[in-house]
Amino acid sequence: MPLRAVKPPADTRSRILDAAEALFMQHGFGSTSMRMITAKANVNLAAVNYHFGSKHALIEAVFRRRLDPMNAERIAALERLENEAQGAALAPEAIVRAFVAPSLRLLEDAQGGGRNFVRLLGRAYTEPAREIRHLIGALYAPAMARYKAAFERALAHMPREELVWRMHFMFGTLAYTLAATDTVRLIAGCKPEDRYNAQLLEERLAAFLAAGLLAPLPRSCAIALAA
Amino acid sequence: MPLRAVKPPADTRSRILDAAEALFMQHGFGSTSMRMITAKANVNLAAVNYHFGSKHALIEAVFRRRLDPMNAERIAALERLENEAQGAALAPEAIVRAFVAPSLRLLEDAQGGGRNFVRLLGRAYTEPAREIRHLIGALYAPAMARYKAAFERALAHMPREELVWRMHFMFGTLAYTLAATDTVRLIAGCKPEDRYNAQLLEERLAAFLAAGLLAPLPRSCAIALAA
DNA sequence: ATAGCCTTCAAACGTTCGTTTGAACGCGAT
DNA sequence: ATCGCGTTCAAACGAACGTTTGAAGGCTAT
Repeated sequence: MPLRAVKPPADTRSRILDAAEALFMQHGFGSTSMRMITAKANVNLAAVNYHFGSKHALIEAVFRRRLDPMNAERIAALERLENEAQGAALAPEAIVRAFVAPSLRLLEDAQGGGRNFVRLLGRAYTEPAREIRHLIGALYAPAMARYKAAFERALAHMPREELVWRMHFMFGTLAYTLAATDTVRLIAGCKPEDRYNAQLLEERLAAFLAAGLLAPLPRSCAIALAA
Repeated sequence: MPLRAVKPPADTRSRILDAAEALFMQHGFGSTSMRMITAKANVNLAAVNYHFGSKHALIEAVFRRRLDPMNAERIAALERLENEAQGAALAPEAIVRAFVAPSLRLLEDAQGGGRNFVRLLGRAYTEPAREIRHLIGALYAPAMARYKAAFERALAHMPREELVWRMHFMFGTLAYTLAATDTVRLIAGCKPEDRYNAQLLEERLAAFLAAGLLAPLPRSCAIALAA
């Protein structure tokens, strides 16, 4: 038996973050206690308050650790697209792919906890606790502004209000897909080995969302425009 | 001062259900205490356990009260469509409308608590607690089976697996739209008076979802078919 | 060695949780 | 009138909650 394990024990902070991430995903924020977290992380009960200050601050840290890099990736992917296009309009589907890909890639990382996080994130969009929703909103804001501008340019003909709704629908589809990937069984029939296949999922999501974004304007909207 | 108020006080059971519905929506299940519920309902603390047995049974009752009628409406609407069509294939958009309309109608009922419920429902799809997800799944099962069959007939050319995913996306969009109607402000720009307009929302959702359902098959899916 | 600082620890803090209890109440049937 | 039954009530139960405390370790720099 080696003195050092193959995977050396991470420091207390990281172990707490990993344990919290997994437990928050499994039980939700309110139903996950400090004692559950510290037990799973194999640290003392007081460690959370020592390193993070409070339970709420821990929740915030769990999100920040992964969400900031993820949104940076999103912005970088969008800028890459815009540079390649050299001023030409982007295809809506390409923008969709740039947005969804970073989160889908995390879905494949089951061992490192990425999947836990991304499913947790999907649920956080509809969190009851106001502070958490505001936190998510704030962390998303920079990427959101960039993508909104990109869609406005790519879909220049579309009324702004309609575009806002369609982006809303798009985020909903993504959030739900991330959060509830095991509920697909409700309607049954998905091959288990494909359930977390990011490439396949990106194809499917991009096809669905791009078509939805480009759908003909609904009647009442056309009426409103004529008035 | 009349002896009986204009709106007579409902019986204890209903008062508890109404209060619980509103509080669950506002704070989530885990963070809503029996004392909060009984205080809002103006009943004794022990009343919940007397009338429902436990907190969990109360949660179940909150869902059953509205979900059973709602899904009955959905099935009735679908049968009406099928009778009118007299054996001809249904338009996918018509099926979508039949499914989403009952929940959107509840969204307009702010005073009666329908809006509370439907937003709560949207969140319940991704509930952490396994028992609640299973309950929702069980309550939805009959309607789900009918609509799955209807889509399979309306989209006969589509591979079953692709259809399952697209239905999944569709439920996600609806759930998110119901649960997070105030998050639209993240991307800003929606007229407040239209936010809960069921007719407008149905037009928008139907256009978006029907287009998504009918989207061209993604590449990898076509490849899989060829193999 | 020892002083200083960051970290960990067991124990306890006061509060709130879901649930239970047994007495009191209201009221139609006997 | 009184019995029985469904309901409401104040009070209390033990357990679990997030957080705090003060002492004990473990380390580097002096």
